[in-house]
Amino acid sequence: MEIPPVVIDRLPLYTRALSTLDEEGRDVVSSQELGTLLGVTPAQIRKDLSYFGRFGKQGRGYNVRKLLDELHHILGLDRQWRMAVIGVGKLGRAILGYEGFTPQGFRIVEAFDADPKRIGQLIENLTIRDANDLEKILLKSPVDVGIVAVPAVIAQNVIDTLVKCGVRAILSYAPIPARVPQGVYLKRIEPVLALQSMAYYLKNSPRSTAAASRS
Amino acid sequence: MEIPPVVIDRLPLYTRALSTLDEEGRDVVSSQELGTLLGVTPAQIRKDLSYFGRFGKQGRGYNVRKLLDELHHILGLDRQWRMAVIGVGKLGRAILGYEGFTPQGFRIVEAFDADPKRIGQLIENLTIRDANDLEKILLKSPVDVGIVAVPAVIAQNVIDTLVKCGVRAILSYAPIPARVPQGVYLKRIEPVLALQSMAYYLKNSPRSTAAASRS
DNA sequence: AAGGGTTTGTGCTCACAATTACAATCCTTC
DNA sequence: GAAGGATTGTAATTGTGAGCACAAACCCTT
Repeated sequence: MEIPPVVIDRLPLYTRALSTLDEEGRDVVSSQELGTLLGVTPAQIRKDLSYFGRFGKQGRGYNVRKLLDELHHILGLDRQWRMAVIGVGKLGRAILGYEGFTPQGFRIVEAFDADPKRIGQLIENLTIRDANDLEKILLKSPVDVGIVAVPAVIAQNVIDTLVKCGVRAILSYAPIPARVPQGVYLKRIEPVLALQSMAYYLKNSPRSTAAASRS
Repeated sequence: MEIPPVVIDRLPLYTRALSTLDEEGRDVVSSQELGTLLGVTPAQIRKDLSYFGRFGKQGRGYNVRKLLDELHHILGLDRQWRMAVIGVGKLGRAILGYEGFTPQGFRIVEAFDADPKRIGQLIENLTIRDANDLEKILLKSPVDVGIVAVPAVIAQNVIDTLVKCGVRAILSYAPIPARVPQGVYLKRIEPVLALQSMAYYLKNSPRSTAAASRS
């Protein structure tokens, strides 16, 4: 059976809410409660989960810990993923310094840049490598995910190289509609696009008219 | 007529591609070409544009400059938008230093933080203000967009304050399912969620199996 | 000026995701 | 241990967006 990508995109949301509940010591949660917590309908949650199994108990709800473990397993969050950052300008450095990846099992193990002034520098316990050695180094020490934080003009090039090195998941901060072959997964982080689409609503909704707020 | 939010989300993509073409000196482009450039079907582009008018010429395509101007006007990109950044840790500083906002008409005019060590500092030509004065300052000098780069625990609080100050568009980097009232627009930037959903495919697609790559 | 080759705009169809609604199941209480 | 209240899992329905296909319109060439 083929699971809709939208469903996969929602699962991490569920795990996050469940983690919070778990830390608060909650044992059981209903789809109802989880739904209001996340701004999603209870039926949506139940249906999403039903793609993978039957995790709840009628009349009671879901065991927080058990469901969390299941989702971790389903998403592959019960292991470590190795990541490389390409480009350590302001953005790249912020990414290297972000503490939110490691607790979720995503660890940055390599960092690259093309600027000679940056190569060899030690940033956040990582020695910046020469971007020209990208291929060589990644073939020796493979990573699961590539994080692209280079200028737009060379982004496609970097992405192509990553793909050549067998990287199958790419998180791109570059403002280009990058193309990747089948079987390679690409997610883009595009704050400017987000702003631009919100501008439309700012412009067209006359200050306090009903309008859906979508994230 | 009500325009689907997905359509609005795609328009900025079109403007970006058109800008590139315009800089290259191109006069005319077909939906076909624009489509392959963006990884979108030509019919999709034509249909999206048809919500707003008839901008093309049969047998010829779209005048790049004219369509670009139209889209800029539709999206409200033909004016300046004022933004405030709340939280100037590593992430916030990277946002302040990002050069991609200004060329698109989005200008950061205020920056806030709660840390006394940061208040008063001059970063990227902006004096960091006390986050406790957020309300006071924003009421005097209103902004259109709030960029939230604070820790998760206080993010909802900050967002509530922004809303109270009349901010109707919020770009949140905080990893929480923030809630905003009707008429306020929220977009979230969530690299961790993106990674987590890609982990599913990494785990479940046996290295070079056909699989759609969605961004 | 006529014809051929393009490309737009759009009605229609199809596919898929969200919602509804309800039977089945479970827990708790009396 | 039976009854009542709650909640799940899912079949059926609804809603919506994407793709197809074609008539209308346009340009260019001869």
